[in-house]
Amino acid sequence: MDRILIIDDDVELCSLVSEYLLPEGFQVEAVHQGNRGLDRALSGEHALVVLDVMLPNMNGFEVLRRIRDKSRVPVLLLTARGEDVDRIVGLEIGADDYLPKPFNPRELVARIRAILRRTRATERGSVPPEQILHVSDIELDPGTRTVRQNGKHVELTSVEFNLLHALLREAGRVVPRERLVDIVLSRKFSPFDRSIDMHVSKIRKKLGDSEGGMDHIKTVRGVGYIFARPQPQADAVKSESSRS
Amino acid sequence: MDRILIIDDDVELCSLVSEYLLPEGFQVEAVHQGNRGLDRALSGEHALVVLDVMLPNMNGFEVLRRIRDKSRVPVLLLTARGEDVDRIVGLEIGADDYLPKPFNPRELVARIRAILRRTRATERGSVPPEQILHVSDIELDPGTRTVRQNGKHVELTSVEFNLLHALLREAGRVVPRERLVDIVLSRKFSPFDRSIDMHVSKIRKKLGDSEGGMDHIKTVRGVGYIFARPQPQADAVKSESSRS
DNA sequence: AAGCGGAGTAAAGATTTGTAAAAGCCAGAG
DNA sequence: CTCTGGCTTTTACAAATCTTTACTCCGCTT
Repeated sequence: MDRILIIDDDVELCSLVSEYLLPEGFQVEAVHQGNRGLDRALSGEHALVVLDVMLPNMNGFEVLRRIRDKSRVPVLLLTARGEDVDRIVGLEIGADDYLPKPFNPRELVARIRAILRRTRATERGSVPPEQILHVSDIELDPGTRTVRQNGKHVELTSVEFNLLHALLREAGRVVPRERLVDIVLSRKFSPFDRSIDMHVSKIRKKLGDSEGGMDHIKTVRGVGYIFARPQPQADAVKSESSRS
Repeated sequence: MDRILIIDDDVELCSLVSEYLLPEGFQVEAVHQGNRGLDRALSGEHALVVLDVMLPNMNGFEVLRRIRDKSRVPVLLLTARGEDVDRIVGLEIGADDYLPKPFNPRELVARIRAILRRTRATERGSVPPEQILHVSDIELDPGTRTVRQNGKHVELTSVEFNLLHALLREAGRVVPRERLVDIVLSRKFSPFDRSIDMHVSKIRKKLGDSEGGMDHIKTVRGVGYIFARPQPQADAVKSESSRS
């Protein structure tokens, strides 16, 4: 049910942990690189992240800090050094718990459960569940990360989904490229970054034209993109007279 | 968490308001000049703007109008005169609420919270504002960035659309070139900039003449352009039944 | 009526966007 | 460790769109 993300360069350790977690009813995704892990952690697809502080690419603390810039997903830190310093630093940047290596996999499972229990409790009240978005003939469900068009499933990649989600959340308004790059790709926009354009192109191809024979996603030259939101369109044309 | 921008020349009042807002968990930025305030308001850094209508430099209404040309950031208007006129004018230009001076700071906080709650709600996917504009035989829908003439789709480019939008929003009033360049092209007007003329030309070609055999968009020599509004008539102008 | 500066617009020139294809990345499978 | 397949990013060039140029024409002033 719950998806767990493991960010650790030790491939074997990842499989080991997976073996313990799978029978416990978790789905597991392993990533062995810091930056890649950051992306995945921000995807919102996971109930919890297990993060090693010693990573080849980007320091684990740095990853955690960046995760916390954007997300409150629970994070359990793993570290080889059993020093309290790490513990304190980690918890201060916003980790939810800490486990020194080497550890007993059972303990990891126990701690994961504990964190989930804890965060579940607080989340229930404060954070409303993300709602399904319906716009035009498109239906996007953040909970299952699926998209349907006229009820028919449309297969999107992770970035495509995030991009469509970002546009849909603001359907009917122009979303600047800069913001799309920030939200979808978690990085700063640089003037020759054509990635978003590329993904828009892909999405357009997958969604095809809307009813009116025009693209769902329109380009606003020099600014960004907009997902066309057809007006609720009550038939009466209330022009300019009645006023309160 | 939320950043609030206060635009008011009364420095003391600004500190007072800050004192009330800070403990409530808002960040506060105060600016005491209209044009400077406009800049800041357009920065996109604030969750809400508190704007005094009586400002030394630029009239508060003017500031609001200019903010609305480019942004939908929530604005709460402050005014010394408790007249309803102000209220109506203010809300019509697009203020989200209004508070007459002198006011109780607690009430200000309450209203700010109310506005934020309201705008948050709509941001979460329900219904966005931005209305379809109907003028003469033209219909412009900002939500889909489409234009129809007598119900028939007219294909416009990005800039053409923005330009028509700007003219339509102020249909019946002359819009100076300078402002068009600012709103539509997001840059300062320089005396030999003929871009707007060019785009007007294109739009005219695409829209053709209106019923009366004259251009929808008229030139006001030495000033700018105006989108001709048929008549401040109360009733619908949908059918072209004889009307002298 | 002639002159002047603003406005219309075709066409050339400059930018921005669409998109196919190549290159890069990375987790998972031999 | 290498190979593989799915994704993402970059590259490259064509197409679309915007700006500037360069007239021509028009309206107002003298």
